[in-house]
Amino acid sequence: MPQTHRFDDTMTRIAEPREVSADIMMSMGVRMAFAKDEEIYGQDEEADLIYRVISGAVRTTRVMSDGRRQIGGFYYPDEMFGVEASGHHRFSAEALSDCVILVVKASALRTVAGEEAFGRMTWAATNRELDRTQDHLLLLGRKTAAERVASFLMDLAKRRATESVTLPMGRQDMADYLGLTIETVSRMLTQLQSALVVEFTGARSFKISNRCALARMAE
Amino acid sequence: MPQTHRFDDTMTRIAEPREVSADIMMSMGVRMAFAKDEEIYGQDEEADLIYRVISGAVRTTRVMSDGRRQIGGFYYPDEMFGVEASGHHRFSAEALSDCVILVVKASALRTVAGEEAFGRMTWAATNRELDRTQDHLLLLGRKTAAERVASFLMDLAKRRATESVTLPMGRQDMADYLGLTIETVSRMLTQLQSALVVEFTGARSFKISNRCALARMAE
DNA sequence: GCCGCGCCTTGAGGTGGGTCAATCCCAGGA
DNA sequence: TCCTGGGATTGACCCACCTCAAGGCGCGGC
Repeated sequence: MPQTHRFDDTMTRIAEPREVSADIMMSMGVRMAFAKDEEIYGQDEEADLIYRVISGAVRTTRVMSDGRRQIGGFYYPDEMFGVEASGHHRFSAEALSDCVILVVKASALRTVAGEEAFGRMTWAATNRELDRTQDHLLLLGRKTAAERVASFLMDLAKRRATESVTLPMGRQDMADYLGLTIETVSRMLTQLQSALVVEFTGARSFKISNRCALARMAE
Repeated sequence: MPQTHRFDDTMTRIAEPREVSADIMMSMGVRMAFAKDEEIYGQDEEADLIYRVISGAVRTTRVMSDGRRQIGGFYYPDEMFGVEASGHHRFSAEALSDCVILVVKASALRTVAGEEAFGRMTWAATNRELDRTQDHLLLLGRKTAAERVASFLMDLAKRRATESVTLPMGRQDMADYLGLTIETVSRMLTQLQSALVVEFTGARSFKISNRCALARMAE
């Protein structure tokens, strides 16, 4: 697990009307490369940086003293993460795969982009976060293992327009997101396959064979 | 379950430096009384009002099509709820007991209090919300029944300064918050009592006999 | 004081998902 | 091409929590 960051060259992109703040972020940010499983920030660390996935993917996790782990969410290209009003990170963030992350100092961004634009941006990010977390809550509190796995695949498929979907994470990460064990996740996946709802082409990529059935199983 | 709201007289309170926006809210808001179990707003309803508990308590819930229910949170006096950036409520809110709620039109408050103060207030509320929800996530995803119940009692006790704590909700509401059944909650409570960690004086009020032990069990 | 109704507790038994352990599979390296 | 190792699957068994079913008990009404 290498601890070296490569600082990429900063970008060259033209600001568009709607995306001013995102582009200001791009122009102010530093691109950092992280290796798979490398920590981007730690739990309880001070949070004066905000992050945006350029390539690869990220997970946020919280770990209990005895090692039980809960994944809070996964972040894909163009998504922001690490925005905390409380000033400290409530989860840690790690690279799901080798990835490049845009890192910006929040206070600097606030100054340059202006209070208004900065507020809109962090508000949107926080809100999306809350929305997801609340869905996640229902999943963990009240759904069965089969429903959790079906919901997960459905969500993933929704993000990508392609027919074939690649899982950017391993079974352990799925399990820790879904509040299950790796074995149960695996069993539910084979179960979904035997029901002809999804079809796996290798452990990390699948197609939905019967979208309605999957949606029904996700509740 | 009566459907009548009594509109209380609006208040008379003097603005203090730190609490300007809260007081503006008080002065602009209407006090409404809700009976136990009465709905304050419904899931997916449009959200242009914001709410603040004056007396009593509130729960937010999301219900699945087959009736399984997840409680998102409980709100006590002086706490805001129902603040949604997305413009619609993701949970419904119901009175946990007979209660009085201050209701304010968000757009009006924004105008009167000013963008800045309004932003600060909703930001703080949303953030508190996210914070709680994330703790809740770990609880539902990775804690055992005993840990969940211990965490719950601990959290309740933290809010109140008194030695004896009153549970403002019944067992079913606890269960639906903790992702358990009513029977399991009950069993865990008796277990905590036999372990001399807490002592119940009636079903709805308890004292912590051994705070360290309770904290340890809550993880 | 007594009654009755909800809520809560308790018990007995079932089961979904966890645990432990043995393969299996496949991607990457020689 | 074969070898290797780590992730994924599968099986057997177990247990934490759920389900179903009786009571118990406290509180409000009369």
